[in-house]
Amino acid sequence: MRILLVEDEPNLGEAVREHIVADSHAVDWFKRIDEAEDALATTSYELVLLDLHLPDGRGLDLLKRLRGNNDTTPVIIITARDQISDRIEGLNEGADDYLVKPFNLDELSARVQAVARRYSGHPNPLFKVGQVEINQASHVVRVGGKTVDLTSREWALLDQFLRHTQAVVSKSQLEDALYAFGSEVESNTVEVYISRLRKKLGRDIIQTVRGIGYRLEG
Amino acid sequence: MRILLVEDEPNLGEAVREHIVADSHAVDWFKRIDEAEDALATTSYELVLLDLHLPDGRGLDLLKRLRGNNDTTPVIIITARDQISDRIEGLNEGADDYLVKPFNLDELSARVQAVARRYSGHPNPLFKVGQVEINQASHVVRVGGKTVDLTSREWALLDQFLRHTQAVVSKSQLEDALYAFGSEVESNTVEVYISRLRKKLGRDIIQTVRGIGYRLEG
DNA sequence: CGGTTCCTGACAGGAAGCTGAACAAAAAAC
DNA sequence: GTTTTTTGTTCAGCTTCCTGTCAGGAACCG
Repeated sequence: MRILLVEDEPNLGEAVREHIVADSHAVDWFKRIDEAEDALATTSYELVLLDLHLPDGRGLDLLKRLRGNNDTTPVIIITARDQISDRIEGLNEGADDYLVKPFNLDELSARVQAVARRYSGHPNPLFKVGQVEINQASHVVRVGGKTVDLTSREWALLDQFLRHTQAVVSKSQLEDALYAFGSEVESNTVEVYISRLRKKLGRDIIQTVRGIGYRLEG
Repeated sequence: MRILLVEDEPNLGEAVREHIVADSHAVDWFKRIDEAEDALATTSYELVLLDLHLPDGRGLDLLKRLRGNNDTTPVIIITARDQISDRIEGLNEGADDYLVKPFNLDELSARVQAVARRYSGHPNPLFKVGQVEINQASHVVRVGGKTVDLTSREWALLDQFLRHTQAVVSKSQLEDALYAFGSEVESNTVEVYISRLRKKLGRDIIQTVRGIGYRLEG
């Protein structure tokens, strides 16, 4: 999921961001309402985590404007314990849930996951090449609908390709992806893993560029 | 909504009843567990407000029996401030939310409304994999129709999987589910619990992804 | 054709994972 | 308060299969 986090406290924001990223979600974090609204205007989010007390205005106003635009993106409100009236108003304005500070990060995960489930129908950003579907965040690869397991090294290689779609990736770049910096390898390991990936994903997914490297078909 | 209120303090009960009625909900108010269970057996409620401290037993037992019967009716727990362990146990038993006495009546309204919203249109979040049925809300797992008991750790692991359906869950994520954040564990506990879950749920439900983690079949 | 680059099956060795059993700790029953 | 039962953790030996290497052959290019 792509999640918009609006929170001005650095420590809390960072903790939340890390925890959500660990759950394989993408997080954009802003500390001001105007920044958040810019982001909302240009990007499509599947969930908004909204602190109500922000330096440049009330989070509730953002929520109101959002709903006023007929935008039904799920919103979870974050409030301090003493802002009960805000919380109630938030729910009335169309928030989906709320969390009271200080909250347990697992609690947050659970709520986020609940929202994700409720609105799932549009799962994670999916990378598609022909028959092959790659979900980078959740480590799932499907070929013709069937899930394919990759070993960690195979993942490391494929991941490197996903970071450079459309570009030719050199052999040494791929080597760096396979091995921690410095560890010497004296063999054609990269070629071997390319071969193994091709066997699992299909012959045409990875193209050889002689003398330079490889490229993901797309 | 039709709401069952189980609360033995006359003043509080009356206040809650009036407030909820004012929100256009129907309330049945009982002061004893046995009365409440009679009511539950004969009437269908959409929400239960449950005080944990009652003259004829623990409210938690009512909750347990309810969930044991595979009843997923939302339950909001009402506790005194010092009964924290009860609250945690309540959430573990499948309660949906809790209120700490003394609470603001508007707060109560908000929670009631949130629960109503959350469960409208999504009656029983049932997860099914082959022979295995998992009811995340009520913590009930059935294999081939037979209810299977999981220990708390086993459930914690399984729950972590349910939060990441379709995704590969890393060992460290699972470790975080088993142990409070930070406490380092130097052993194969995760593997042991995976082993035990497989024994209870069937061999094929959890798949190993070597070097990366595990995945729920589905 | 000759030289170079790349592909891929096979294989040994070892790392990662599995699980029965033993022990410790906690909870429940008495 | 003591015993019994359940639950949680550790360990060791076993199994699985990942991984780096090599070698023979295929593809490419001048």
